[in-house]
Amino acid sequence: MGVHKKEAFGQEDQDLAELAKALAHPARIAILKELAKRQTCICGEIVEVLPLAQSTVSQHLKELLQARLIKGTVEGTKSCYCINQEAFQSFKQLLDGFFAVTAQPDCC
Amino acid sequence: MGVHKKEAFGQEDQDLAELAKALAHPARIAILKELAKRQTCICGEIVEVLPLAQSTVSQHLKELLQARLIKGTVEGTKSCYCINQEAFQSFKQLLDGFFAVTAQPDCC
DNA sequence: GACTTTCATCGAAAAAAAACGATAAAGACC
DNA sequence: GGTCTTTATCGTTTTTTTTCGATGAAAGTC
Repeated sequence: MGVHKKEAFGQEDQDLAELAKALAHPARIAILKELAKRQTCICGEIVEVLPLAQSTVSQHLKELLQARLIKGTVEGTKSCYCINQEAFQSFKQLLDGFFAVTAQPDCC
Repeated sequence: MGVHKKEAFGQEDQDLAELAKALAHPARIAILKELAKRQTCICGEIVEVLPLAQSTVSQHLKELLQARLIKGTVEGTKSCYCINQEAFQSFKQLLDGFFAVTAQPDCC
């Protein structure tokens, strides 16, 4: 019945899942790498680099914004995005905690 | 039109996205943590712990298997799962590379 | 003011994900 | 052999994701 029961899980698990979901598409990985590559925070040049329509890229940017992994500012007719290092740090910490917990010896 | 163009991206980006997707649900995070907690690799005890039907848990386990993040063996009527540390290491390395690339100063 | 550029958003369509109950298969137990 | 337990899989429904074209809004250019 397609009901989503995500609320029934711990907040930390939900947060980590939410962030992981933001990375769960190669286009979004590629966008983040591209933003990192250019010092100047690029806007629609991303559209040129990716094999996707402008509206699709805009949609991916919106999702990254919602996950707080990027920040965006408007400059004239252009939009300027860049990585939110602060959020990346939190993400990395969550992941580090997760990897620490899961680092137990195999048993089968 | 709902066509998925994931193939158009680099293999590394696809791999990372695939692994991130495996973590993109709190139930799967919870399963991995639970597997790590118990030395003995638990099977259906996971069903007891999670607020989900048995068939749903089985489905999540299948996805984790497909992502190679867990391993499974059959023991009588029971199925025994545990974390695939090798795959976790690869995952961690991919992530480390990604975080290294994206660690550039904010610019907006 | 008219036109162009840049981007976000809307609407639609197709695909994938999430959930469950029901059923099936495979051992264990008597 | 018959029954119970355990888990995987099938079928279905609902929700979410992915994608695009079309439209709109906002700012720059002539």
